[in-house]
Amino acid sequence: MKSTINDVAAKAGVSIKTVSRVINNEPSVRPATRKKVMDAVAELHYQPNLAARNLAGTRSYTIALIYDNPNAYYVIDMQNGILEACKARGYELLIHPSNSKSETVNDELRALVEHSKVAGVVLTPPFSETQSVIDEVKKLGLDYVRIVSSQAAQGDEDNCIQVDDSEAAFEITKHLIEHGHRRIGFLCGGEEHVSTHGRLEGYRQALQQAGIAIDQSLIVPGEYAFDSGVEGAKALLQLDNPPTAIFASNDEMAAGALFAARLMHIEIPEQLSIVGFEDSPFSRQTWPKLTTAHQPNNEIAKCAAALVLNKARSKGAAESASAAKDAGITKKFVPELLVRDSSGDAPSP
Amino acid sequence: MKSTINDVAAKAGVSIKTVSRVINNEPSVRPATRKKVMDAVAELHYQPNLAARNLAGTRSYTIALIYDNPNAYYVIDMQNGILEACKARGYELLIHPSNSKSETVNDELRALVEHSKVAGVVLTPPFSETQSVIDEVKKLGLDYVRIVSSQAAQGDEDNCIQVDDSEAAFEITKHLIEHGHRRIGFLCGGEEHVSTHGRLEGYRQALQQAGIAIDQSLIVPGEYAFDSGVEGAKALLQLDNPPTAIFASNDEMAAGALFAARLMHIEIPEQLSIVGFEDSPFSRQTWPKLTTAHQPNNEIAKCAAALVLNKARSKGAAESASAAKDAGITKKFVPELLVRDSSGDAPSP
DNA sequence: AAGGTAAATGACAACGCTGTCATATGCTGC
DNA sequence: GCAGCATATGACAGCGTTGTCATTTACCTT
Repeated sequence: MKSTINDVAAKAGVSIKTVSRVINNEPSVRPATRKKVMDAVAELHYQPNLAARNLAGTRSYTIALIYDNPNAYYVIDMQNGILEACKARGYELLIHPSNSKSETVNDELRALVEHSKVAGVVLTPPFSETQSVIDEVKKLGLDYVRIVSSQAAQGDEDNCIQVDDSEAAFEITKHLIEHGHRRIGFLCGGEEHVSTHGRLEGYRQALQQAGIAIDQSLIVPGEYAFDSGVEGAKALLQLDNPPTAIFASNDEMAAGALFAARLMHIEIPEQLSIVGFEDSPFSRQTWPKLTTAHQPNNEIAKCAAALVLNKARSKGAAESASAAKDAGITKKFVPELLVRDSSGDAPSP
Repeated sequence: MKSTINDVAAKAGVSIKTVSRVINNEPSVRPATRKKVMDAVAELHYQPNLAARNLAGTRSYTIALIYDNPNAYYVIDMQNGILEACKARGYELLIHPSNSKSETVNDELRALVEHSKVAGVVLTPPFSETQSVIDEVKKLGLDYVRIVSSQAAQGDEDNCIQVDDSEAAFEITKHLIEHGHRRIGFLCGGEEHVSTHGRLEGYRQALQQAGIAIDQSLIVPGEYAFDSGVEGAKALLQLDNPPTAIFASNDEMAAGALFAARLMHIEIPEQLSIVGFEDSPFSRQTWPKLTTAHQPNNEIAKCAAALVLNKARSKGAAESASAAKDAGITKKFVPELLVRDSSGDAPSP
């Protein structure tokens, strides 16, 4: 059942090299020949052997996904998207969880490349926004795609899939303002994440546009984690003049805020509105369900992988114009506001 | 920097075949020779090339993880555990998400094996408990390890990492009974999961032991999903004689029950106790925090991977007694009761 | 000390594919 | 109809390892 390139060549009546040309989309094959080969491939259900390809070729058929583990939902969605893209193109995915806090990421990267030839990498935050990591990737001559907050893409747009956090955060904040909120607290995510800065920026702009002064005491630090959401919300709610709404940098922190409110016997959304960001499945499983911004992680990752794969591929044979080849790949995503039950009108004073 | 087996052979002053023997732990190498080679390996930071190994050898250095996507936390924890085990032994992991509902799993398995030589598979529920999948894996001659609920391991203990759901569920139920609960509702997970049957069994036994009659109307179906938890809990709470406690088959359903209780203005745990199962990070982020049973998914998966790797490895060279080689691999896990805030004394009537 | 056996080592082909370079084939224009 | 050129195709080596089998070495035995 398992057929090799030899079988295909025999069946099509050509040399194995010609078969190789066809399956790699190389030029200089007559249409008639190409068809013969493709028919044989189809008939035999031929699939090239990855190990052999990786061993023989200069290009490789493996890309890597480098991720920290900020949030299981995020990672799984991304991974599944990338996996789909890989499968569609016959590539293999090397999964590399790493720790953004440790200093060894660069070494790990180098090891990865030396150990198994790797065609490209998909970098997720915070690695995608860490200059030393980006530099190392470039130095290693790897094709790469960074999944980043728009702010971090400047000058490197070709290698980025952007998420416009500012824009989305602007809409979220506007939503709150339109519901009469004037004092809106903001729970920051981890400092190292550009996304949280983008979200803060959108928050600021929305306030400014509405003519509301920025109150620094309403902006509290956090870590994109539940506990920091609890702490941050507590701090905000204990203020002399507490906010009537809290914008958390992600759903997990928003859930933390919900928890804090509950602790303090504050009704949501009657007394306080809380909004998150990401639309993780999680956000539908809290009480009340979270108003948030939908971030299509699966789709984002699929595009990132497709882009990396295109880069890697075009390095090989001469290819059609690179402008055309990226058709269907969205390079900038704007998470969309999703109004659920955790936000409502500001309480009347 | 990237050294090959040739470099090592040259440096050690032996043939490449001898180097191969050393790195594969084959017998018939004199200790002195072995040491020379190992020194050279260390000095050159030699790492065997996976593609070449997979291509040349009969054995392969790749294992696969087959999973459905029941729950992101579950998958990620498992995956990370397996990844650790693989890295430690220089194996590669092929990730294969699949859909247990579709009929194509077996075809996908076959394709996987034909396409890339695969040494073994780790099967997670529900695949690990689906007879047709197990049969196919056996037919393909793959080494495999099934992560299963103890009940599903009968006769195949050697290839199973067991989770004793009954035992854990027994403890959970006992905990509730000790707090005075007599009417305890049970939310089943998906029918195709043996784990939920195991949990139900433990629940039954605990009731029996306490001399409490089983009331079938207190056992309601579900899907291991949030929404089914909401529905199931609603149904239970609308009973003429509603339970004072609900045991949900997993944390996500327990969160659903929490949601339903909230909808119906029922206070947790004062009026109703709710317990889950799994101890996903999720269970610490609800209000109140869930009483549950801790299931060490990462550890379970690590053991599963280690076991598969041992099997695959021992197929090659003659190895030390198989009894000894599995040292350190736990083959049966009993999730431990974790009392948090969602359970308490039964309300006095 | 010679012969015999088992253990240790090495030479070489093979895995399935791609890269290089040589060769064959089909076209062009005259 | 034929040189001349571009295009299409194929022969062959080699990627880095393992498997097979032949050979060498060390160690008993008598």
